Amino acid sequence: MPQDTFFNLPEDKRNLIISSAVDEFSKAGYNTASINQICKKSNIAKGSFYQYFKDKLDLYVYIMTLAIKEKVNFFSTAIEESHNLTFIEQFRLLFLKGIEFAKKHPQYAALGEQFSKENDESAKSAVIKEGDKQSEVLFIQMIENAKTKGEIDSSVDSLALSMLLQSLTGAVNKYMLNKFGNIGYEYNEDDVNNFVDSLLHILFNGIRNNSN
Amino acid sequence: MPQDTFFNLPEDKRNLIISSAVDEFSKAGYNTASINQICKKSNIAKGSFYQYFKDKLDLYVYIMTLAIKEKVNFFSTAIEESHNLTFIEQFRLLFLKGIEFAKKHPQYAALGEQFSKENDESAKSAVIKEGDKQSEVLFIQMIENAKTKGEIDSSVDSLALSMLLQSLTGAVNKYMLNKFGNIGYEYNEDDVNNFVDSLLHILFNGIRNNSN
DNA sequence: TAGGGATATGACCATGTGGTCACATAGCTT
DNA sequence: AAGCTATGTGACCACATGGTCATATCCCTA
Repeated sequence: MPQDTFFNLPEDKRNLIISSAVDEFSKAGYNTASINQICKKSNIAKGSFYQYFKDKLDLYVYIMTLAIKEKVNFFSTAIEESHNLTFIEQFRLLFLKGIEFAKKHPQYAALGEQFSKENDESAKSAVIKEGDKQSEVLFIQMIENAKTKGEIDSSVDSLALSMLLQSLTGAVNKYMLNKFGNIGYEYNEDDVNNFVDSLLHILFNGIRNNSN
Repeated sequence: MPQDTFFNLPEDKRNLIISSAVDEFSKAGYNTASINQICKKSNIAKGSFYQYFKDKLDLYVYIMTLAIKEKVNFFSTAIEESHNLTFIEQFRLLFLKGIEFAKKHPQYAALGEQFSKENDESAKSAVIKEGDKQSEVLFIQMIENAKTKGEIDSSVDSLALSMLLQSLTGAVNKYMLNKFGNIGYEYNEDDVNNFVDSLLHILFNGIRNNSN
């Protein structure tokens, strides 16, 4: 957690530091990211930085926490409504929300992408500590739920499907990030919808040709 | 490419250097990996290293080339036979071969995993240069082929499916790597087969419950 | 045994890192 | 205006990095 001095800062300055850090950590990964660069970007002295944050790790965990909060907040409304939906609608919603998030907060999305690549174990575990594995549990629950409702064939292996869904959302996020990245590219809403529907179609109907 | 001096080295020494480098690059990523550490591991002086290799990049590209060769060689026989197989058999073969490779050459598999995370653009592009995108093209060809044979429903979006397959193989590799890692854990053959079959079952039949 | 080309070596260089600390400055209180 | 506390600052530290180079060592030929 940052020191009080950091929170006493005028909002502008605080935000500049935050966005500089987000920028750096979304491009470089924990070890390679540089405190010096963050200081330069946000026009503060090295000494000042260490009056705001205990550590490089302190900063990193704080930044990741902000990103996670933002994402949770973004999804919370969607999750609330989703109880009434069918599995396919639920999953479609998650997909589209994910894409929307990546477009609305490309920096945070890039940060998440970078985190998924992180090699530094101490940085990784410091961030995880709590609130991870959410997506895995979420998927398993959704799947079991849909099975009891009879929406999903009971012969489907829940664990395998959960893993498939996870890897798929990860891949889609990555794909979208590459496409829109940091630039404010205006994507074709229809294209995205069609692509998502193609994936869902495969997932639900399988790829086997049943006509012969 | 390494200098002649490197290839003039006695085989033992050469192999030690190679394995030290593989070890380092499979744990750390291009920027974080350390030449000093590689020298220490392989008991050579820094100066000697730079008599064998022009650069850090020179080493990296050479090591990656070795790994790629090994993998291509490993898959080549499988690919040859696969023309006579159905799509599901082809894909099953690729899956199992991938798992087998990860188990037989965990270091190389880890190297590949690390490469897929690589942030350094120059290192990435130096390695790619040729022979990449193979898997994507391979998948698309397999899919189109299976469509004309009537094995796959023509309403399936080839690009979406290709992406799905790619992310899936990536996820499985990652999963297997985490499970067996560097230790020679003897996995249960049946477990692996069952898991792969579960994934393929989902892929081919879809998850929709057709019984009502 | 003398000489010479190839190879081995580690001190050294410039640069960058995360982190510290003595000091300067600002702003509030008496 | 004096004093005091909270904040700002950049030179500095020890360390690690990729890369160089003068020198020492080896081994083969004459």
